[in-house]
Amino acid sequence: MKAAATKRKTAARRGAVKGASVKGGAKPAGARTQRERLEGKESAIVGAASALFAAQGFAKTTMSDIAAKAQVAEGTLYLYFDNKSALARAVLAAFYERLTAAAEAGVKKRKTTSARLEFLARHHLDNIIRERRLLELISTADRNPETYEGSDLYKMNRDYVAVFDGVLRDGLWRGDIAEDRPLWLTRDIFFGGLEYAMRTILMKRRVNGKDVDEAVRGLVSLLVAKPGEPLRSNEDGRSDDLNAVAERLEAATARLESLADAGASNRKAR
Amino acid sequence: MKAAATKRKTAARRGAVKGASVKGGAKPAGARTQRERLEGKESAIVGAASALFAAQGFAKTTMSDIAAKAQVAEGTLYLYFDNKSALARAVLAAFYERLTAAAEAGVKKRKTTSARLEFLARHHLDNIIRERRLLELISTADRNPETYEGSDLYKMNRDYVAVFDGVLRDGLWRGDIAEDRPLWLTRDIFFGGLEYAMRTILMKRRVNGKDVDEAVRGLVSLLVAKPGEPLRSNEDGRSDDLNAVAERLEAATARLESLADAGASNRKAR
DNA sequence: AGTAATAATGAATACAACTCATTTTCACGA
DNA sequence: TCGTGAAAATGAGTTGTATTCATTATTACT
Repeated sequence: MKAAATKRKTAARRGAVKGASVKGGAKPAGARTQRERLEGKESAIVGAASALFAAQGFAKTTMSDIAAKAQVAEGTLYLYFDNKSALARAVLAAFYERLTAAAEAGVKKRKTTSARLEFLARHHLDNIIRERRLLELISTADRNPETYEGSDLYKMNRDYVAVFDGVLRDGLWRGDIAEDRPLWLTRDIFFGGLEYAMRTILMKRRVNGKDVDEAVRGLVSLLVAKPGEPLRSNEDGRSDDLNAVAERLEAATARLESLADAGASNRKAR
Repeated sequence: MKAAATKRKTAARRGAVKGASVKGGAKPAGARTQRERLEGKESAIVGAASALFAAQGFAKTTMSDIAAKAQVAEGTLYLYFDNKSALARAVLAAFYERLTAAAEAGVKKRKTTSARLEFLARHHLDNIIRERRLLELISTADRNPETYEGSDLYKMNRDYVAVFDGVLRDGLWRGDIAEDRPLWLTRDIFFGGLEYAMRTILMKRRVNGKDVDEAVRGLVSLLVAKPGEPLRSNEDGRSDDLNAVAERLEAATARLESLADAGASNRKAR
């Protein structure tokens, strides 16, 4: 009985999304155009849902709204997604995907740690302000550890965050960032700070570019400033303290070299 | 017609919560015990809702669950609260109230800025971990600026945050904290960082005191450290790490020099 | 005790997510 | 080109839950 009740939807879903082999069918199916049509329909649904969620929020958007906008029947939605929250997760995943692509491109263009972080901060803040209602989908999605890990959403989120992590690790390596806290915490401060800043900024009726600037700069300068090493270092990018040590090293080396030379010439002269 | 349709619930509500004068009634009403009974019922409802939301989350808690737990009929809930989200807001407001009382007491006991901030951070983090599901109520509550300002929830949240603001302003005044960003941003970094840290900590199956410690200390030291003036510095203002390196360099140099000297004297002796 | 107003009730309503028996479309082979 | 069986799509029906409202119970006051 249970076996018989296996959802038909999985067939449609699998076929469309994963392109897995057809279940009972005799043919592996060339299904090229078919497949494309299905994928098209899936992204039409995600697109419609995305637009509606962004405009009205999760709670006020009904499945029949989405079906109407996507030009499919209500039942069809359930062939592609298990339920409303699964659809919300797909919308979020797509959102993260867009974010990640832009983030990677922007980082590649910039060379210094603080330029990269400022870019990431501004990019993130701009986007969560613009699509603020999509953020609320995150709390809608169940964060049940069991279910969450391994989900599409988790993967996409991970990829997005990886861009930040890469920048940060590189910054640590270069010595632009203090090592006195774990990376995860810095990441949480960064994204958490931006999300809360978004709320504050939105609370002031009109979104103000000035506020965004302040938030971005303030946050980045906080993270980049290395305790004991002021943010603005001298031209060769090293702090005064480090320079002092380097100078002492060079002086010592020079002394040794002069000794060695003396020894060598002595020996040679012999 | 419209006037006639004015909700009866407002009467109960007003009477219970605000103690406003009875509408058409002849007497202002001494209603002492009556009032108390109503307030008792209201807090029973909020308490039941709070427990259920905390245990199962907003979505999975039904109004009839709440009514059963509070020992009232379902309809009664609507005499006290307009709808489910209004009830959620009341629960949140009560949560903030508890948080605020403890926060104020704890701050009063501590004298230094960083001790106060550490206390606040740990207090906040502990509580949002313990009552994590109540946090999700925040996104449930509509943040519509019009409605939100002036709401009970807004007021309670404001009072809670004021404790942090007070500590921070005092710290600025004392010079314990850099002035290079607006207060609102520091506040957002603090609370946003803690909320995200909570998520990370919960993701690791078992909540670990070590992680909480790391988060609290890391966050506070970040905020308290004044750029250019490390939190922990020795008297000449250089970091311990750097000094250690310098010392090792000098020791090495000294060893080489003594060798060189020995060589030189050897040679000389010859 | 009588009574008018308030408070409480729970059966009825409304609405939205989700299901499933039926119909339509499609890919393929004769 | 047509026939066929499987995949895909449909939308009327089911289910569950928030919210309403006509009715009943309780209260404060005379």
